[in-house]
Amino acid sequence: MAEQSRELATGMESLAAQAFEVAGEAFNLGSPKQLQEVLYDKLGMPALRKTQKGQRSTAEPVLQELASRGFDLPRIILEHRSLSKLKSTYTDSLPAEINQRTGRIHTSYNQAVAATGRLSSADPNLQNIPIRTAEGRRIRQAFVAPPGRKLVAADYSQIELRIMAHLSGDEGLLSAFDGGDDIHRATAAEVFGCGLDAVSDDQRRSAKAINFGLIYGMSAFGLGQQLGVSRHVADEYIERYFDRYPGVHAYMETIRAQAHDDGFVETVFGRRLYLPEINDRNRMRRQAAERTAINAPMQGSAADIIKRAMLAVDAYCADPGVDAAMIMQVHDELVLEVAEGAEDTVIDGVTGRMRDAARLSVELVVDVGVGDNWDEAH
DNA sequence: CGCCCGCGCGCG
DNA sequence: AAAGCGCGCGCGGGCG
Repeated sequence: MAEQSRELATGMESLAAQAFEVAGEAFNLGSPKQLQEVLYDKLGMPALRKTQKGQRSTAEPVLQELASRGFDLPRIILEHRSLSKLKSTYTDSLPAEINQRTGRIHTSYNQAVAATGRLSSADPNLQNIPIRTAEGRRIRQAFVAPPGRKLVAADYSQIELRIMAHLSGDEGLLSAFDGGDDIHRATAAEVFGCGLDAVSDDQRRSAKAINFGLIYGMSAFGLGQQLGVSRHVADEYIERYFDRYPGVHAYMETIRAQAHDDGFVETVFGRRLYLPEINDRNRMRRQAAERTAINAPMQGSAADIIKRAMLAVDAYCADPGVDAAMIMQVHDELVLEVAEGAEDTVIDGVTGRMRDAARLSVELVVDVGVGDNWDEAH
């Protein structure tokens, strides 16, 4: 970690020097205020978005857009940000969290924080360890199994979409999961009207954004932004989607109506999330509550299911014949430390219990990996 | 100096 | 006017 911190620092210095060249002056790249002055006052770039408090935003999507318009500095700032995020949040901080007695990092899981029923992890948060970039994965590689043991990571595949299929009963979605299809590819084939084999990478990417967007209650505007297409085109995607999966459309309408009538929504197991602002006079608050109403049954049911799985897996690990321990939970993933040689048996035991944690009208599928470190186990 | 807020961004 | 759900944390900046 120390070596990585130094590498990140070197990268940040080089980017600061580049910023100096472009801007004609040195400034603190981490200071939004100074960055605003350089970008919008000194270099005269258009302020594309304001923050909640009326400041000219320097958030990632804004800088992305400026970079795509040919400005150099935003790209440098974005690179600097990602390095600085990794350094301050992870490589500088995590070593200080090592417990002197155990030689390990121990997190705390909060059971009564997240409104949807998820666990949250704090002091330190081990549910946001990087994975999406190569640089970030190097941090994940620092989470290692002790000698003679392996890490096993088991995660639910597309659990929220499967719950949507279950809750909506939509024929098309159910049969896509039954057939074991790549769900984003299947969605792309439906929305773009082609065969599964004819789906392009770009179409699959769009379909993935549509699938996630639906879970979050996203609008055509938001989808368009994300995909870099017009609102009109995004609208057509959504229309096609609901045309192909009418059960999903009906479910969205039903859950909205229920939320307005009852003031709460429920998970598959009947756990409630109350929505006090669902009938608010303020439209923005009302719409935010509607998005929560759409998302909460899926996110919340997934949380219920993995908690049930954790009880079963914990009981399994308590068996004296099983040399394994459940050490982390990351929303749809369980991480175990397992004795070398016992991997195959434990993987069977754990994935079986995760699969059986709930009986939905679609199968629950669990992907699993083994390795000497957390990155390898994926 | 400690505390709090807004912003920005890491993860699912 | 706003426009995607749920978290936790580091930083800059302002305050008492």
